[in-house]
Amino acid sequence: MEVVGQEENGEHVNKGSELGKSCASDPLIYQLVRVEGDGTLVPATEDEVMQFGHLLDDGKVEDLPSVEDISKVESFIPANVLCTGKSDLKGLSQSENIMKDKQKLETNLEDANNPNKPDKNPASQDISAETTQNSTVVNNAQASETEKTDATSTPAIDNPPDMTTVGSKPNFSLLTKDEICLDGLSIRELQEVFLATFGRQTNVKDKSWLKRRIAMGLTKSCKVPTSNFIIKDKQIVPKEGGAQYEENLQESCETESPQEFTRKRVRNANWNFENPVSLEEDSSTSKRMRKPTKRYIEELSSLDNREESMRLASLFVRNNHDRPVRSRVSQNREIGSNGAAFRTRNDSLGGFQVQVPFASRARRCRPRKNLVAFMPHTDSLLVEDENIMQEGQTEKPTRKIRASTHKNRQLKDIPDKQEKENQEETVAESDEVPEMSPDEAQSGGENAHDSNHDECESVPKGSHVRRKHHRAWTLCEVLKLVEGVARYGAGRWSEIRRLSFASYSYRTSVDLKDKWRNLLKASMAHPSVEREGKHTRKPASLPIPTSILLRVRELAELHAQAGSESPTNKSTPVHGRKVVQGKGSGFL
DNA sequence: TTTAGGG
DNA sequence: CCCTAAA
Repeated sequence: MEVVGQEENGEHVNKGSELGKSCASDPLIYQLVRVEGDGTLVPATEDEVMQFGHLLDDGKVEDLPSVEDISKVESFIPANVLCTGKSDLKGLSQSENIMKDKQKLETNLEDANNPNKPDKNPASQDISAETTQNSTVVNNAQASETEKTDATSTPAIDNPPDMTTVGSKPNFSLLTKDEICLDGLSIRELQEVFLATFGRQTNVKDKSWLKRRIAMGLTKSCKVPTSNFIIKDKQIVPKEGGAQYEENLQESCETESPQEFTRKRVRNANWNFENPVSLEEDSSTSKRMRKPTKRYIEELSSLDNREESMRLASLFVRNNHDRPVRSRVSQNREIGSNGAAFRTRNDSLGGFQVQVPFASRARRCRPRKNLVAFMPHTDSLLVEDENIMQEGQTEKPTRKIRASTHKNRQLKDIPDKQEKENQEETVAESDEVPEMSPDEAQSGGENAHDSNHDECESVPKGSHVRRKHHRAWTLCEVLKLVEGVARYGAGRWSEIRRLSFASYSYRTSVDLKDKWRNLLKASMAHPSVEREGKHTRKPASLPIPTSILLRVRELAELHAQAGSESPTNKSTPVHGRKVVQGKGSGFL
């Protein structure tokens, strides 16, 4: 699922797509929908609404380059409440900042909303309200900033945000006239009118765009010609050239088949991520900026530190000296589908304003294995996918894809502070291990005893998402491992894991096997392993008591014997354990 | 899915 | 720890 996508990719959610020809209806009603592969429009789920609703408020949608595009892409229209043309209203967000001086319009919008509200889940309304507030704050704070940022994040941008355009104070007197004719106005004047109309500045210099936007804002209609009209009493009135007016009107509201519309809509939606490049030109002929290639995104994602990726991304951005790069990366709070808040950031990926999970670029833990699973079927926009996919919602390993290996290798070595904390924690925990009674360690150890140990490692139970990067083995765990081997036999790792490590969810059978291998190695290499009484400690990281190593060795020998005589008898090792224990060290 | 083993 | 082959 994506914010914007290619039609071929199956289902995508296009923000602000409307149903059918609502273009012709007034007041404007829009709905967030998902575009299925066959071109049909399906109402967005609440999750999607929540995830994408804020995008509709982005100031950047104001700066779209093409008048023609706008006429068909209603999401760019300032009338900002999105409802369904049918009866299933979805609570969606509005950009109040645009509307703050247009209370009348707001009233209309409420009217449009109310009739349908009751049949909707109240929760969605709450969330929608929250989203609205949230985005409103953001927008108010960033309205002008966003615009400038957008304008500067494209290399080919032609109009740096010089403040010579308009003042920041809206001049509402511009709108108080009975008749407003935009045709004779200069760009600057149009920008002032724009400011008065929408309450925010623009540096767009496309006259027709400005005129149309203003007209749409003032008339609450998308039936706006490009020129030769005046605005009288909030209505479009054709000037002398009535014919052309009709013509323009026809052009802008021409009806299309849903499929055709969808195609255009999807295509046009790409502008959302781009900028009003070359507004002066005819927008239909202006070239778009190239989307980042798969390779490019991959490389970006591989950068270990965020600054690095930001710096790289900024290479694609015309640097406006005084503007810190940081301004392009802002954190937002999002409401996830599970109700939990997760962080995202607005990141300019090669000039594209995309939202990615806050930690997705610089993964602190092992990278998601199926990261590239998105790639085969999409040649673009997979970054948005990352945004949608809650971490670990799908954790099916796709190990076959070899390409991911290198990336994983690169990413997985990122130092993890939290992990280090965990290590310290576990080391501290290991100090209390010796207090453990033998009985606890041997018998009760399976379930009950360890339940308190269980989550002391600060790994949330529910999310096995955060896969371990490195977790030091505690003495307790080692003991359990040795116990498990003694009881069930070396090699029966899954069984040991199941029975002795039930509470250590993060230890897999492979981990046990690896650890046992290491223990074995250590025990064999240990110089004073013969002297069991001696507790000469290896200066190594986590000193394993000699006694344990001794026992490991004995178990190994025993296992070798048992392996030769009766490899399949799993009850035999028990007697071996007793032998070992009897022989053994005083550590238990 | 588990185990064994290389890296 | 990760990855993979083999069972």
